[in-house]
Amino acid sequence: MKENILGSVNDFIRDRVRSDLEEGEINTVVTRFPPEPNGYLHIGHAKSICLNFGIAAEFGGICNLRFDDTNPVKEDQEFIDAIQADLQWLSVGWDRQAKYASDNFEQLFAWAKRLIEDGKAYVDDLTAVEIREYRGTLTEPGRNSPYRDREIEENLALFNRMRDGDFEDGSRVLRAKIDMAAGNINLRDPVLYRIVRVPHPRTGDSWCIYPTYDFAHGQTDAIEGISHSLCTLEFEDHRPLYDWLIDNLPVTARPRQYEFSRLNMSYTVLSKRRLTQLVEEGHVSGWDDPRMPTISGLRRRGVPALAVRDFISRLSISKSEGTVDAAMLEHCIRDSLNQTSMRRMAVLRPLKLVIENYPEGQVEEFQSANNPQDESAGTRVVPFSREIWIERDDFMEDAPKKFFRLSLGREVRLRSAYFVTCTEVIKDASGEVIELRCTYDPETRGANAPDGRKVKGTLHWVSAAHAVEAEVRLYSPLFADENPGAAENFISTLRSNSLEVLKSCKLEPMLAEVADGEVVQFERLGYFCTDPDSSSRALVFNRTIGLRDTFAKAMAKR
RNA sequence: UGGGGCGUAGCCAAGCGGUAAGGCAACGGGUUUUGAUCCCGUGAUUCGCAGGUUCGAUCCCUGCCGCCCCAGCCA
Repeated sequence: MKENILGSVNDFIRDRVRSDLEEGEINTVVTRFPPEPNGYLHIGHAKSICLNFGIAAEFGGICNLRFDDTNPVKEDQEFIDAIQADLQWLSVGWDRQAKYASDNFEQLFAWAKRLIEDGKAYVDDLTAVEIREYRGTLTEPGRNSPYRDREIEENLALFNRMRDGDFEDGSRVLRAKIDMAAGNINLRDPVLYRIVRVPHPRTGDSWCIYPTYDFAHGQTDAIEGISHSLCTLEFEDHRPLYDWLIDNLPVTARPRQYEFSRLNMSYTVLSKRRLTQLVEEGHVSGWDDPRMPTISGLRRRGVPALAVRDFISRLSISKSEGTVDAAMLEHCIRDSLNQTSMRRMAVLRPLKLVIENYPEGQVEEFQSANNPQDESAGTRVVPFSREIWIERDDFMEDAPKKFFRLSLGREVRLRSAYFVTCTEVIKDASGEVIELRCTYDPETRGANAPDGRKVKGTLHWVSAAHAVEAEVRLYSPLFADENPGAAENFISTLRSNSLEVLKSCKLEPMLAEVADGEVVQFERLGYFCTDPDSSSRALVFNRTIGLRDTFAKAMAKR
């Protein structure tokens, strides 16, 4: 793990920040994380969050959380609340009050009028369709709107009446007067204000006109004294407009925009549009479904915030677009959990094992390490008795030599308990194995043979008489495609079995009392945490991630 | 055919004219009361391609090729 838990140590943006500081271009670093509250945060946002908060922390500056709430038709208080909860959970040092673009609606309105007064903006009566037609195409220049040369006084009067609600939604817009022939389409008289009669989560009904992103963003940056306005590559084309507005308005700060590539990850989608579709069409249980790449989904699944930050820190900021292997995130999750998780035993697909030479009714208590990685974690007591549950996968008839687990006549270690040898396999009428009979070697108490003989396999187990039952939910990737976003219809690449629910799993007694938010390791299986659906009467565990399984991988290769 | 970007191992990348870091993945081997963890080892005569400048180029220049973004009153 790198020293810097918020982001990479070096990249072209930090280089720039450093030189701006050294050359006196700026005195203080001020960044911002500017989500639009129209969805939940996902792992891609974490990249931007760690970048912005990380840079502020590294250079002794500050970073604002600012909601880009300029389009009430898509935005909602639910998202504002969720975003703040996620940001808090991520623990990136956000400790200030959230800011809102809407805090500045009055100032923005005044600046729009200033543009009109300077002859740099005008009210256009063209319809949306006409505006598009007049805009031209990628290869042909646009044409000036017939309303482009209105008198300043008329523009001012019209714009005031727009605000006063004298006109229908969509009937008029305010546009910047730049250049309809510009190669950059963003400069072909971009719309600055539109009429939308939709109540705003913050300002309610006080406005019926709202500034566009282009008009609000840079100016809000200036108001907040942002020194480095960091955004993703698709805004590169907007930078000339960002600069034009800053240059043509009496702002007191000179923010600069820098663009970096957004995060893409294999086997998932990271666009708000697609994630929203998954939620709205019910393909997942909600934004916090543990299969979702959302921050709330990862959290519910048991992924530590530290693992998310570590993942981002290994990414590195650049301008080339690529897709990060999901295995990178998985590695960070395992790495983080391996160091901190308590070890426990749980049997997911139980098979009864009866130890014939073990006294009926006898119970022994074994001490088992809580975490072999960390001796200070201590030990816990695990009850053992004549009848235990083992994993069905840990028994195989006609097992090949490479199979180190149980088979008729073979001896294995029961973790922390004894060596047992399988003496009989009991099947039902259909031939399915329903029970194993074994003998144990009393000399191997503590799971070590005094004669020094070795066994290749160590099995986890749960005493049948002491087992706690639980439901366990296993998650695997939502998509079958490595790049579902590239599919014609990404919904069609959804896997049908990304959630597997196992009932009646057998857990060691300690697992009845796992704290909310704690992630434990079920030995040999993976990391698990309780789901919010869980209660003391009906335990429900989520598998955060499985342990690496080179044996399964080798088997799959055959 | 307009404008803006990007091209270094399977993936993410460092490199800023002096002779190719690191991480993930993969593959070997060792340790192991988790087939986990941990440890050790294995990769680019080459940086999209072709020219040019230079004693010397992944880094500079030119020309190609490939990929991404832009024609919302979304952000």
